[in-house]
Amino acid sequence: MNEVSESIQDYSSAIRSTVWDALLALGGHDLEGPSTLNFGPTPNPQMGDLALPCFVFRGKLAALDDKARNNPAAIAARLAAQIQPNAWLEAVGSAGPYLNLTYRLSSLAQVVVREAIERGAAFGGAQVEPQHVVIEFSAPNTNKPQHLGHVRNNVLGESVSRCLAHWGHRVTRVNLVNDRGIHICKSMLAYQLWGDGCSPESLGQKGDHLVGDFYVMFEKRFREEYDLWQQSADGDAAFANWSQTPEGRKAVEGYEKWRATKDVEPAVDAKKKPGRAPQEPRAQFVSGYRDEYFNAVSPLGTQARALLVGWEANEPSIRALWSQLNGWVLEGFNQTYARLGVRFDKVYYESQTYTLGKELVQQGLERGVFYKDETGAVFFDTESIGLPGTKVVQRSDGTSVYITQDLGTALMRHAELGYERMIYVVANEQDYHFKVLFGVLGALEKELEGRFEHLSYGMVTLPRGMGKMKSREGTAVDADELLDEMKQLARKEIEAKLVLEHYTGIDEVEIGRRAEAIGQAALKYYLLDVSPASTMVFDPEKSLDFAGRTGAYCLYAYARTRSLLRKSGWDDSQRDFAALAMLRTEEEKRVVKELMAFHEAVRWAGESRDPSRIAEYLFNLCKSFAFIFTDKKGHPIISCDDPTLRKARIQLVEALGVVLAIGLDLLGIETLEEM
RNA sequence: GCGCCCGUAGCUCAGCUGGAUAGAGCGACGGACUUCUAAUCCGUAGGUCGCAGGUUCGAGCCCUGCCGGGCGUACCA
Repeated sequence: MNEVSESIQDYSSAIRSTVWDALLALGGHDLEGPSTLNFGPTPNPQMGDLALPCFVFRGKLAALDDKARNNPAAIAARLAAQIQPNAWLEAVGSAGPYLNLTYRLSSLAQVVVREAIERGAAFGGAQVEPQHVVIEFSAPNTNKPQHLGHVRNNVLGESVSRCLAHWGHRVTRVNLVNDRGIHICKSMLAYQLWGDGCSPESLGQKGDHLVGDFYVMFEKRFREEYDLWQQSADGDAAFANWSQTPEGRKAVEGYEKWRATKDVEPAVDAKKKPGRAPQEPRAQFVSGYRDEYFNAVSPLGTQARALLVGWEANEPSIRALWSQLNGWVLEGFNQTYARLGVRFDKVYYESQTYTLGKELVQQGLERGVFYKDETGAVFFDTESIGLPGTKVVQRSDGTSVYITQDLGTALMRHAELGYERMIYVVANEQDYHFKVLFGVLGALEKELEGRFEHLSYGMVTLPRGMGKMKSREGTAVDADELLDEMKQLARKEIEAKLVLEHYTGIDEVEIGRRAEAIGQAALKYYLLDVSPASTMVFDPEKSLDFAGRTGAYCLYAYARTRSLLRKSGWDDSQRDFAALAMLRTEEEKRVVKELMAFHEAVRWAGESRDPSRIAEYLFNLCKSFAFIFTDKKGHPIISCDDPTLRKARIQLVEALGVVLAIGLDLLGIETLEEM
């Protein structure tokens, strides 16, 4: 057989143009071009490998007679008759309105396996014109350790970075550490009041956890203080006051109205639900007044705010305390990042960037992008970007708000890094913020319009009945503890297998290394297997498994490929791509087709910034192979009698290993040679 | 009130620009280790895709309304 193509790309386009030629031969001159042909998979392998729905060609093929021209089934049949099997197509047929094509495995296997082995780690990559993409993720606050939600962010940001880089872009990862503000002052105050000079060393505790404990302590004491105040005469007075405000009046009336009607004639309009019961007015007041109490009344709040003022005024003792606690936290974060394999090219600190954007506001005012009202506050008219209302970009006292520094940071980064795209990996609760931010940036700098992107991901929630994850209340799933637990579970799994012959000679260090890798693989796969936009439920009891569609499953498949290659005594001198023409079973074909699909998986993951495409792909790839490595009778590999077929299968396994290694790396998962 | 997102099997999730009989894992049930690692494989059961209309040759996917849930809607971050 002649060499039909050099690459998977060539192979696919050869098929595409074969079909295109047939369409032209049947008079299809109005059609848009070969690249628009919408091939899809067939429902089952017996029908072929590629299907082309022919509805879209109705009335488009001039060479067909009147009866056939508008009949998709007739069109499919005529197309099938027009296309002859060739070096890359084994069979051409039609079923109803679909044209079905069957790859010739003997040629396809050679092209695909050769490309995977020869390109190695570069396989499936470099598909696009490179752009400089800056991606910001993690962005932690330094008042508490990271929890599961941060882990989703970290793992997602890291994986998207890897996917974009493999796809072909130049990626710069940045972090923006929120190391200043009232939240860190709360931890500082609690440490001052109740810390007794303790340190990570004296307590033998990671610094981020230590500081987080003081944050929780602050919130607890503050809550107690607030509850007491609510029960006091002052609290009653404030409530009475509030009840006279329009807001308070509304709350009281709403509640009274609900009380008056809730027991009366429920049957009259049974279909209409009574609606959710409004909160009792005092409860509404208690939850609504908390911030005002913190700012205006609370002794603890007053002290915390004094720390913030002192910090901004560069008060040496306050700065020293701040540096000390932040240093502890950052040290803790860095350990967690290192453990997760997350890295940044550049780390920004809000303590250094929070003043950015003020001069931008000034410029915007001069250019009429912003306007000032009589109180002195500076506004942006969000109607101009299709959002109702306005957005304050500078307070009436001249201080900046959250969005101000984001504006400044975006432009400063552009000057510094010169990105073509800027992606922010931030949870979807900030969707609105980013809409506004990008709108303002576009209005401010026309040339940057359209370069910004919010990779909005869903929250991680706990199962019904387990409440919400709140670090403030200490109910969050802690990142470090989670990693330890995963490792522990993996270790148990390994220890249960130590009796097997295969494990003789494995030492304690090696067990630990594997347990860590397997635990992390399970966690990362679990988080990345769902698309970023989805809110996901995390059940600590059941979520992290090593069986079925998991990270461990993929690691296991990879370890099997490595084991097969080791035991086969294979080396490069035995290389023989022509042998691949020997592959002929349905299962072998399935593996080859999956290998071929890697390009598309990388493209999808890159284009949509969605690593779940890779996770799904890897599972399908492993599954396509799992039957073969179990089927020792039907698919012997090392023990295959036919030497040429043996070579073919070993090389198929080799190619599989190459792709698995790349794919797992894209998810940030470290592979194991043995499991 | 308004805005955005979501509602698919008991549970957790896929379902690409609308295309053939809606998929996977877990869980349940039944099988497969003298033979390349059983963290595996093979099989069975399980769904009026929230409800009602509409567009289309064709709708889980698009449009409208309704129901249910989440998140926003700060001169907080």
